[in-house]
Amino acid sequence: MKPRAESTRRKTRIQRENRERILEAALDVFSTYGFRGATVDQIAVAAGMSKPNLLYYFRGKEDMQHGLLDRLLDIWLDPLRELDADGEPLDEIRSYIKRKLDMARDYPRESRLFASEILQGAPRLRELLSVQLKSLVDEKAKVIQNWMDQGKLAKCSPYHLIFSIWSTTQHYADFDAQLRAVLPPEKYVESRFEDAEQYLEQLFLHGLKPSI
Amino acid sequence: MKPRAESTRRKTRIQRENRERILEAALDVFSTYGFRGATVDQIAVAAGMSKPNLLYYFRGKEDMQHGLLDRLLDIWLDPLRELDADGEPLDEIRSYIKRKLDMARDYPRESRLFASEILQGAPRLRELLSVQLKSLVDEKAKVIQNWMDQGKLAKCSPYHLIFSIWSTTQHYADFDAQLRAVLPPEKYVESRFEDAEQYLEQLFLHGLKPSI
DNA sequence: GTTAATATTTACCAATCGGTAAAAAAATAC
DNA sequence: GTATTTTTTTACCGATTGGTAAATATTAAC
Repeated sequence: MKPRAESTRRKTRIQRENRERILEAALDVFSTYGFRGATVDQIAVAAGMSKPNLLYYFRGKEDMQHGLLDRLLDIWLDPLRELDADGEPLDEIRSYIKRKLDMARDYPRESRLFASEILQGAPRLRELLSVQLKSLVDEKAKVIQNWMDQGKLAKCSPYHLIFSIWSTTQHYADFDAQLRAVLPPEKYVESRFEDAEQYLEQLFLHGLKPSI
Repeated sequence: MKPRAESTRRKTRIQRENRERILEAALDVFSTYGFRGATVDQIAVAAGMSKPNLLYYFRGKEDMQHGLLDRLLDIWLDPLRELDADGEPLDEIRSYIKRKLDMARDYPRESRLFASEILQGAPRLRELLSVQLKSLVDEKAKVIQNWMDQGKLAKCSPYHLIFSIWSTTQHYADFDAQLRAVLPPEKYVESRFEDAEQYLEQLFLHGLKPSI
């Protein structure tokens, strides 16, 4: 009998292991080719499994992506959740940037999976975004707005501030191929994330105007 | 006889018109589904043409993307080319940001096409990037480094500075679906680009530290 | 207006796509 | 060790994929 994601029956060891292997492989394939570009055969090969065997664990392509996105959105939003209203504003921003940069370094496939989804108009993610993501961002935007009202942060749009942190940090995962093509090779290999951290700290704290 | 991209024979009016229609349709489809996710039939329909008829003008999917990327890279690099070594540094940075933001607003499909390509590891773009793009960035990075050496700009990595301009501006095209999900609807519809421009000017000039 | 070149349609094709049925094999319960 | 359940394999399927051959229709040259 087929095991199902929504089944309440307890999962066997093999089921847990194989579902994990499959999601790992799916993350690899989806993040590089996008949902439509990925094939079930490809994922099966990457998971070291025959296609029918894979389809014994997941009902289809859609089911795999759903399993992936579900599991990932939470991890993905954690760095923003940690933004602490009671912390020192500039420190909080700085450490948020650091956490996002660490994510880009440690979870580049996850970053690219989300980017690929959103790039294609987020058809399978739209609801999650406009509920979970939006409510979290709304909440944190208020926190940031309060900081600005208290004069502890320069006044600007909290939403666009958050966007700029997302874009600058995720860039290092999503556009990695471009960095590799453009950066001096030794910088790319040895220090792109340290350099990024240092640069972004400068940018977000002081901007580019020389202090003199 | 089949007309070919590399043919030296002069193109007829119909050839010029139809190749244009096809590239326009291909831009639409490739930018939303990525190269692998796009189908020739889909492009043909979007171009209002039968598939064999389309394949009379382009030898295949690859040929279409090559035609697109070739034509687009130039346009895409123009804003950076205009960065003037003899201009006022902060003004030059500001107007470069403005040009990139205008591109994101006016050419979102082009932005997404490049993003999709790079996200997938830039297999069909790598050479162009590591030659054309790299040499242009190297040149402009030197210009920016000079400005910093002259004390006209805060000292930081010119490369990462350029990356941060790319990421923050292109974000408004590439992650549009996310903006739509997160921003208050009226802000999204009415003023996201104006708000972005104002915010980015603040960020890149002064950062987030309150001036007081 | 005839002719030669160009453009479009019709009818295909082999390969790959996502997915299934059912038998065989392996693991587990007792 | 046997019976039962779970897992894997083998052999498929219809639909869609990228692409072609050849006949037909249209356009342009003269």
